[in-house]
Amino acid sequence: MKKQSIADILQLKGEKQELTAYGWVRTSRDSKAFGFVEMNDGSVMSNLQVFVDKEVSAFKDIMPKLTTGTSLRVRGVLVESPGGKQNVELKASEIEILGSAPAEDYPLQKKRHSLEFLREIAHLRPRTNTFGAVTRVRNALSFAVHRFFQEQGFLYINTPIITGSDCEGAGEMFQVTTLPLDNVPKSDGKVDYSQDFFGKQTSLTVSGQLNGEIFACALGNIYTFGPTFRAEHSNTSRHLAEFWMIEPEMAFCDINGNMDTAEAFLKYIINYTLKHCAEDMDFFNKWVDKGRVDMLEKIVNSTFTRTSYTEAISILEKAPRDFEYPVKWGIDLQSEHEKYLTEEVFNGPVILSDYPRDIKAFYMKQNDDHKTVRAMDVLVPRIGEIIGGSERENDLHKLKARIKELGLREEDYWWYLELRKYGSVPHSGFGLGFERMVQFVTGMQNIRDVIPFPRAYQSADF
RNA sequence: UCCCCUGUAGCUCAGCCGGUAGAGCGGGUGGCUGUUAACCACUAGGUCGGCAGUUCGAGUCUGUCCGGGGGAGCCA
Repeated sequence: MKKQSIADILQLKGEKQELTAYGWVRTSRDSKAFGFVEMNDGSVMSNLQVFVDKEVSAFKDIMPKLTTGTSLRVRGVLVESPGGKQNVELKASEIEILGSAPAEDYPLQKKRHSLEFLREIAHLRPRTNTFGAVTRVRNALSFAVHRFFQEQGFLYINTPIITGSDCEGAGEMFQVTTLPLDNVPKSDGKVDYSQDFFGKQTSLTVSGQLNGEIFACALGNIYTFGPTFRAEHSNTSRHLAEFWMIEPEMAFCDINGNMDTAEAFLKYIINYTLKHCAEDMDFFNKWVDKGRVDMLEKIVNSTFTRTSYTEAISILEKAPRDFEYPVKWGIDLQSEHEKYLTEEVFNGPVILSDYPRDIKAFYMKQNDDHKTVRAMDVLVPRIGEIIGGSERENDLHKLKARIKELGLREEDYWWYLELRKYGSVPHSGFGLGFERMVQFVTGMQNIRDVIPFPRAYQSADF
């Protein structure tokens, strides 16, 4: 017989069927002649209430041992529950303790803990309601990402984690080396990377985009979904040194198609999660951020506002309030500006496009005005920028000129340039930080609480 | 990297003008015949983050180091 999860069991009506449940004690209450144990196995937010009365053999001995955290196998009959808070309960006939959890020092109590405290016990925090819900929502979002792209005919490709190109330019990189750090081989005073594992200097990837373009320019529509590493000394609730990023890349697609995909994509994965994680989402709505579900539903049913960077600047200049960073055309938008636009002006997601070329990456397609590039950012309330993307420069000469202008070395980009030399096509793509998406959906304030094992500056425990 | 806040019992926190510590929860013990943030009674827990200084006397004031949080920058 297949082992039934608590999710399965709670679906059953109380038809007096005999079954066996497995899980960990969340809380127990007892009196002289009976006790209640609530157990959870992570399959759903809800606990299964187990009723233990004195008929159960060794009731007196076992009841005090059923402390929070104890793992159990309970055999019994599933019956309708007389109590008001659950439909069914398991009337135990046999309880086996699989692993005890001494109450004197088990860190998780049947009370709310601060997220900061839970971060210190990351090996136990998955056993809490909050992290169970985060984990299930993260899983649903992850599956929805694949499902959206698969339904749209995108191919999932794996771009390298170790990269030999130092031309990604999206942030500080972690170096990968097997050279002995206490005695680095040198030649002419410089590190001799020819003796390193790959025979050259290598790092962990900061983006799969450039590699993704290779496959888009052969197979049409592709996406990546993999780990990304940035060695920035960022210390915020929105940054990690190791995070997961989704990067679709589409051939024969301009910036408008790019925006269409980004908008449809966000709506799809939000909608999927609302539908498949209703109980978890209720939990976030109630305990983490009231109104979050309404806001998400509104987004699913809305049309994202689209406007240009130039227009956004003009709105900000007219704003009836002062910003810490003064607004003028040409500046990069600050968090405060993005939040003002999305939270106060448009009250929902907004897609800005056509940014000044000087504040954007070299590979973005240059507009005819010679001032702007076809970049687009999707801004959402609370988070700010959640998606950044662009139509890529597909004109070989313009791209070369831009590389030169920025003082980059053409030879570093030889293969990237050849995509434009041979059969170049208009193409576009964007990047979505997966953890920021999980934050946005759950309302969790700190990014370190939406990834199982956060890696950040000066922090890599567990 | 910069700015601000913070560190007191296992957890969450209070502690006023400087006079060597308190609550709730959790734990332990006992009680309770349908509980569900269970309830009632009793009880045990503390080099007040570390180091130095001011002072007759420091949880409280000063310096410094370490940890945590928030914001900024960088970005996803």
